[in-house]
Amino acid sequence: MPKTAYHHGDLRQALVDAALDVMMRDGLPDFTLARAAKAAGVTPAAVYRHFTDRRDLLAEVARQGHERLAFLTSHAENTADPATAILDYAGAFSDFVRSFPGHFCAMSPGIVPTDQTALLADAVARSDAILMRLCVRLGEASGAELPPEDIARHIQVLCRGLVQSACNTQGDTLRSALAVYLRGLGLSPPIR
Amino acid sequence: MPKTAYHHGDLRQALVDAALDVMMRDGLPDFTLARAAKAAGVTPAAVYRHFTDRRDLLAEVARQGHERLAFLTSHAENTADPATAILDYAGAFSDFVRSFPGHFCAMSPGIVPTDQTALLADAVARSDAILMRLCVRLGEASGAELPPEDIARHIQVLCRGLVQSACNTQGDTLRSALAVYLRGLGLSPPIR
DNA sequence: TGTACATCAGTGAACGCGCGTTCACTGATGTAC
DNA sequence: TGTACATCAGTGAACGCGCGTTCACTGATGTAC
Repeated sequence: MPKTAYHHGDLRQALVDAALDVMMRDGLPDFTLARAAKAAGVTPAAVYRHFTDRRDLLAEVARQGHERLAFLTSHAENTADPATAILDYAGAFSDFVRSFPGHFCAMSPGIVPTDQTALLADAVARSDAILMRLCVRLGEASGAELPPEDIARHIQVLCRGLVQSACNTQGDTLRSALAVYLRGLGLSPPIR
Repeated sequence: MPKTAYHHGDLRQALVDAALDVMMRDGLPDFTLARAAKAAGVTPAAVYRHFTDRRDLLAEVARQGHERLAFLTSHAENTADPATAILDYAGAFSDFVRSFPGHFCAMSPGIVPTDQTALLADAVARSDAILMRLCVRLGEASGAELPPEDIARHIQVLCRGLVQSACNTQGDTLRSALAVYLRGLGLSPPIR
């Protein structure tokens, strides 16, 4: 990784990382292809060697986010008790947002169309499927009053919304909200 | 209201309405002072007769939204049973978003700083206070396991998130989610 | 090991665009006589 | 009722800016001999 390299080595990934930095620092509405390029120490035109588009860059940022989220939350599937598994999912989700706020920004609905890229669509489907499987188990355990799709949407909204708005609060808001919700489904709040 | 009027009559309000139209049609990220002016049939410069700023216009749009939301949800305070009152609140919230999607856009967190204008700050405080009072009652009725601030945030997140994501779904997602949540608080789901 | 060369990653200048904002202006309005 | 005038709401041209994108270029890299 020569410091003064003319050829960068892995500019593609460096641009993704730079985009994440810009989003984290300046916020999503101020994200700009030009700023991302500058943050990577490169001319805006250089971006077009690695991405077709501004949207293509954003799609890759979002894709990596969903990939990471899927990886982090997948461990919750190993938890036997369905309610505990959901709390584990929420914990992993919180960690994800805390650790990768830029990714979280890029994954906000309405930023990149889910089908912008085949790879992105795959990643989204895979990370959505994890929550869905957990919610199917939850539905079975609770007597299936609600379709698992609804439960999944409820939990997704709580995760996105609470994690976002709880930046300035202590981090257990999401856990306690979900505990109430799970009790409402007729599931005993787990250990502790 | 002469059609060919040079002096408009109430251009200030017409600009607010035009801004709402633009937000509804083009989405918030594509909202623009120039487009709002055009939608009002007026030159961009004319906006500055009535607002100091692009942000000032947005603040007024948001203010009127909070005013409307406060008016619509305030009726829920007349409902005796606290749990039913919350469901009434959610119903009014849904109606608000359905009827005034542009207002809902402008009220999204991060668009206009709450303290952009004294009038806006007032309106926000008033509409927040309504939900808070409902949640205090809810907390008392449920044995006050959770501080009402937390309950209020949970419900606010559910309202914002579910109403937003449920545009393409049937409208009762919010109601059923809240029913589960209220049951989790130990409150019997009301009538029906 | 050393030289000649093809590749192609990144440059820098340029483009057209729409933005928010300003300014001197103009002409419809309402008021005073 | 009719005229003269001050007001000020909206015009239209202009500004500087940063954006996304393009293009001919250049020069470091890796390969072939």
